[in-house]
Amino acid sequence: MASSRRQYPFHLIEPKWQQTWDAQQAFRAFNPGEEIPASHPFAIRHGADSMSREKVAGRKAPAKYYILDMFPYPSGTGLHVGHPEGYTATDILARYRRAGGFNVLHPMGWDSFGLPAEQYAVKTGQHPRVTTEANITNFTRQIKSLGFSYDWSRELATTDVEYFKWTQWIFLKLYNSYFDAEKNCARPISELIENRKSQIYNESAESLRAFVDSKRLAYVSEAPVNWCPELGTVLANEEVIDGKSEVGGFPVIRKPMRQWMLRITAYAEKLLADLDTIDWSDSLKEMQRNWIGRSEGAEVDFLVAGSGEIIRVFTTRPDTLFGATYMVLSPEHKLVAEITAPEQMQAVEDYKRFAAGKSDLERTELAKEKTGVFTGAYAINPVNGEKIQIWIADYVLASYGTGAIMAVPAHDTRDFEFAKKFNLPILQVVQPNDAKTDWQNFTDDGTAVNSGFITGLPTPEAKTKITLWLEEKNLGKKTINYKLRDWLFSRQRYWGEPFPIIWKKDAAGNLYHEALPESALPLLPPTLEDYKPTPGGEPPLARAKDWLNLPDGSVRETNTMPQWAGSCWYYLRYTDAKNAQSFVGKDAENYWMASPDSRPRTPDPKSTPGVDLYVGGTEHAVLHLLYARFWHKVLFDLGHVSTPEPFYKLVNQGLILGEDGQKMSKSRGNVVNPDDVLAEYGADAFRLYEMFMGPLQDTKPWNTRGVEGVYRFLGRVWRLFVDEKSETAFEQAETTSDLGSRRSESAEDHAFTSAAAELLDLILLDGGIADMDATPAQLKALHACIKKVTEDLDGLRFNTAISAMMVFVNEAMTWQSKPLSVLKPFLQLLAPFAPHLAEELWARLHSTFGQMAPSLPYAPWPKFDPSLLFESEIEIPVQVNGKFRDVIKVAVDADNATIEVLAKASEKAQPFLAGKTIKKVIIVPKKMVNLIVA
RNA sequence: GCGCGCGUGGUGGAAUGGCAGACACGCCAGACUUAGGAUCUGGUGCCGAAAGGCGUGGAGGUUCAAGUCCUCUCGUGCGCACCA
Repeated sequence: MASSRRQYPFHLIEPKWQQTWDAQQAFRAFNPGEEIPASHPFAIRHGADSMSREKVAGRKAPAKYYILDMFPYPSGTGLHVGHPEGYTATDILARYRRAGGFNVLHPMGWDSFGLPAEQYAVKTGQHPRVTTEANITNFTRQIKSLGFSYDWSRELATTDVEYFKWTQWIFLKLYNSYFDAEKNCARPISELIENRKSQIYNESAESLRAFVDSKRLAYVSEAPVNWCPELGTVLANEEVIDGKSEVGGFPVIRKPMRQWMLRITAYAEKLLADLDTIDWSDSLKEMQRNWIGRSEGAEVDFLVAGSGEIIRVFTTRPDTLFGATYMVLSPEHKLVAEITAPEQMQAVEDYKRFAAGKSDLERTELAKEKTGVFTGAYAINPVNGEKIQIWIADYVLASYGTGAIMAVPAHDTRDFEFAKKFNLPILQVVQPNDAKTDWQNFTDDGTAVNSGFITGLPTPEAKTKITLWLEEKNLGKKTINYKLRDWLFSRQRYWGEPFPIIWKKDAAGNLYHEALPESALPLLPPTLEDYKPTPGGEPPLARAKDWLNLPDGSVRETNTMPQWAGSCWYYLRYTDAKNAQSFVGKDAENYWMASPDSRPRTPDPKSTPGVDLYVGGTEHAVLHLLYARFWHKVLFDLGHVSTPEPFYKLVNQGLILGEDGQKMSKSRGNVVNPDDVLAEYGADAFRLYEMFMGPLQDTKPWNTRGVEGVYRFLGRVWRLFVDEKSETAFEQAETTSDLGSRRSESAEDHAFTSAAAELLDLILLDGGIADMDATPAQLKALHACIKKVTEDLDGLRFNTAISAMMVFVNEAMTWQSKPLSVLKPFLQLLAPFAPHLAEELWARLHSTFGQMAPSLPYAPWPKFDPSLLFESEIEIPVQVNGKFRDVIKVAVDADNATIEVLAKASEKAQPFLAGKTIKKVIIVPKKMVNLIVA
């Protein structure tokens, strides 16, 4: 507890205003067609009918501003100081936009499916829902105590039945769609079936099903997956870091399993191209581009000598084809067994076992040393008919390209290392343009040599020419490859959305899947006693036999969806959170996601609005943000949403480190708990400090001393407004009550707040405050502050905006008389940052002067008047030979001749001018003057 | 290895190519005070008594003028990593 005196009674002020905002639903956002209570401050500013359908359709309704935080996973440990950093930034902007006349959508919710609650359930048997709800309650209390202006009427949790019903519904859309390569978009599966039926007459049901199932955006695959024994589930590639699980750091092994996949690769090109239309940081876009990993090249067919087999390779350097001196297949390549010579069979089998036994981690760690064996088979190089050896090696990945390569050791580092180790021939086919550079292991562009018909061509032309040649001879073709893999979408867990899928057997006894109808949604998970996987290794859902087995003999899918599913579309649900008929209403979605406003959009002025600003951590750079974009694009193709991109502008808030400059962690003991900071300094100081620390995007260390600094600033604001003597009286009265020692536990603590209000009434305004004309100096201080704060808010420069307010207050503290007309706009500037204190002083200011206080959050944002900042006389620096020497005062409109005369006469410049000739004078009007002497 | 970002006082950080260090922390001195870990006033990049000199990781360059632009280099953080 604070041992020093409070700077101001934030402990009474903050609960009071939080309760007021709650009571009047001050931050509720209104949808098109929604009736607005006449007493609501939004109605008072914009009119009760301002959101009528007619006005929205006619673009007469207030412009929308959708500002979103990445919703948190409600963990058992509660909020840490990193969470509120982004939340504070978005709250300040939400309040600023509200004051600017926008209809602001600023919601909050919970990404509440997830592993920790399930692991707790496995240990204790407590249903994850119970754990989750308790955690949500705690998070809600913490978030509300910070005074954020969320529209809580739109709160959602991904674990809500009414929410995941629609997550399942979207899954059905994916299941029942395919990607039409010609139209370059997703289409309903029914169209595919129609086409197929018109082309193939009398196809068997089994054959048609197999065809259709192979085209769905959600499909079943039998491929090897990342299995984590410790977590008892498979993981997506993105969730595996260096061969270990991202969560927990447990070993991950490759294991073939039947899994649900989402065909995100179909969208690789769109996901890549549309990055250019959105305003994200370059580094983030780059991460997504890297992840998608587009590379242009060619596929080339090599004939296996003495057999009819063809090995297809992918290369980005077809121009080096003449230098291909051997080939490598991945150990898993399907032709390995067929082509291997009898005498090499044993060695190849041994190597395959060796490679398969390696975990992903070992593969990465052992990457330094190349391994492989000769198959005994030869291929024919299609350009020159050379016979070259075929090897297998695990430096060639089965999962990329065709799983086979042509090796050009002269111009590829990996092939070079391999050839060196195994004494394979190295043939130069590219000449570096710089003659001094060694051609061995030269991988850049140069000029083709020893390359038949492309010899002499620069690399780019050589590529084009040889690719055309290959296409003519039907030996290969231009190809684009992506690193991006399809999204592994199933998990062997309990606490996730069940798949609305059942399994049946056809006449031949083969299993096939079928989707439940939409009317069967939501599909609830069964109640379990035990949340562990079954002894047979089946997912926990398989334990519920009566849920699992249906009367007609079919069986439910026992996998559940990954945590990412719920976060793929929550931003859409917020626009119409209570809709029971649809995942989101058309009008609401269209208004919040697609209605344009006048603010400039930087990458592309015509880019779609989407969420206007999305703030969250970098940890979601490739996972959530790529998945959500993918779902959004599918929904867009199918006509369910209005824009191709979900998030127009995205900002990653920087990490907050502990006071020791290390990442905060329990083990280091450097975790700062917001509850403690709030108890000692209040929410406003906490918010202000989080923003004052430095630029939002930067990583920066926490420093409690710094909190004290902004806390003192708020204390100065308080003392700028209140009468000191009355404050003493207030403090004495407070000591005799019990309110000094306790803090309101919740915004519903009415007894506390009404007693607090009574106490606060003892505080009077400073006698210097009056309804009087402001002096020019006062107006100038105010308008300089308005200008700076407004511009900085537009540029998300919260730290410098706060510093501008400090400058203003430091000056205002010296004023004897304080005009209302200056203090009120200042409070408006302060309000987004420190809303509780601003509200309290705003109310007091108006009541003291017998005025009705307009709602502060909806009071129009002050405009700065440039004429008030006009200076008739300015100081400009005088330089001699570029070095600063003196300052001269000149009229703002002084001509160059006058400036030159004054500069030459300036006192401190004299010693540097004495005895020298002035050769040149450079004058930048209103900026500086530079005297060049010999 | 590749890609991206960042290097400014004791600290967090400010600076459309034009007076480097706004604002804040810390520190020093003073005022008020029974007291100060409250508040207020002044000071505070480094060297120097001063005049002045030197200063934005380092080295070059462009410019009348560079923390800012260019080249190289070192350090650091993040991301990717046998992706053919």
